Amino acid sequence: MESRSFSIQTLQRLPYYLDYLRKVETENVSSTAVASEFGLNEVQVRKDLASVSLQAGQPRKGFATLALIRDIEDVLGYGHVDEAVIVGVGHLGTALANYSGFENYGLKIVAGFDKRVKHEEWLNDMPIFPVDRMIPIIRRLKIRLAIITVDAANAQSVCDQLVEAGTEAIWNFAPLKLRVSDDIIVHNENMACSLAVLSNHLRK
Amino acid sequence: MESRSFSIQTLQRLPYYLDYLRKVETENVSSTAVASEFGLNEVQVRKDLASVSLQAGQPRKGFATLALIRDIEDVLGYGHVDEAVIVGVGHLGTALANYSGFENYGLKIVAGFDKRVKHEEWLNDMPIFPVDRMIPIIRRLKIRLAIITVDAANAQSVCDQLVEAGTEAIWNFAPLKLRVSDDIIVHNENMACSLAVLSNHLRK
DNA sequence: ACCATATCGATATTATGTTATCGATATGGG
DNA sequence: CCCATATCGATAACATAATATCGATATGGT
Repeated sequence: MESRSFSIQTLQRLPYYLDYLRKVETENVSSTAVASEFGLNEVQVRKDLASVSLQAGQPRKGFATLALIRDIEDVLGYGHVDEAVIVGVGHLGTALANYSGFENYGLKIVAGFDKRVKHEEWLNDMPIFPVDRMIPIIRRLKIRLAIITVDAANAQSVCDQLVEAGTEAIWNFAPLKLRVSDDIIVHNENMACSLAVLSNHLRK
Repeated sequence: MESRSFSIQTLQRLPYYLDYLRKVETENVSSTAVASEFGLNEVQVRKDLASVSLQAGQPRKGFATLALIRDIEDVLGYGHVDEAVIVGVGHLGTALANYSGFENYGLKIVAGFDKRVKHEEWLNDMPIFPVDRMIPIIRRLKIRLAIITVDAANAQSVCDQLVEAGTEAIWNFAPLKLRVSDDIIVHNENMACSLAVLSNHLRK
């Protein structure tokens, strides 16, 4: 398998492009059009599209819309659905579990774990288990992606258990920086970080 | 007022530093210590700290912990509380509204708006108003920061109304890129973008 | 009192990401 | 049939951020 690689920034722009491409109804799409839709630089978009597209763009026409959609979906892994679990089924965990949009992104949340749960419960059609059953269940389901929505005090310990159970990627909503070995990828969705930028802006 | 400016990356690291500094009990803290706590580069941390600190660090000792805490809080605007509103009180909006942690970050959510609400309702001690009362209420309260948790279809229209009402910063959880004039700052907390990085990683 | 060293600030280097430029090419209009 | 032009790919210039290096300095240990 030829392993192309993409910058984080590019990867983060792809979902926007995909969204637009799915709406557009023309056979071809130009970098110019995409760029102006999102207020981005034309060259940047062209580089992004060229880097994911298997077939070259054509002068004066642009890229073939359908092929491009397929290529982006492929890079993002949509279509091949990943199964994930949520640890910490409080307000935020519930909100995420209920968020139906994830299936559009190739993500299916198949189970939840919560320390307050003593016996298996159900949230809509998703089972919630006690935390102490986490490791065996994740192992059995071969879960590779986990979402952490527990509080800061418990997040690191949960994270360690997830890694022990074989999880490869972690999406962390707890307000702290998780420490993991280099082969595990962690994405921190720390609200304090986002707020820092906005808050500092208002201070001026 | 001397208007120092900080890179977004630095601003996003500051909350982590702050968290650590508050826990530490020594009179001084070195960049080295902070860096090793978070697995960051020592020089990077030193540059960050030097850029926010009003007084210089001392060789062999580091920075004065308390002064540093104060300086970071100042840059982040904690202490001076900002009032914010939430538009879209669904699962996610409720989760955010209930999240008590924001007060630690100088953010107080004072009202919500939702299109399904016809007459004023209460969520704990926060009032929820119909969307059509949004503009006058935001004007009256002089709200500068708004959180958008409506669906993608309505987000741009909500955003336009917020700007019209005088909002200066927007924290957007809807999965699309909002178009605003340059003087408004938007932070997109697009789940699809975060997921893109993780998902691509698992594909390899 | 002096030396070893932790830490600092400053500067230089490297890496990454964005924007500008330019020649090539294919399409549509005169 | 040819020219004007939209778009491409490639390369170059620029911007920003991360890391490495180095001399200066103050502290603690001998």
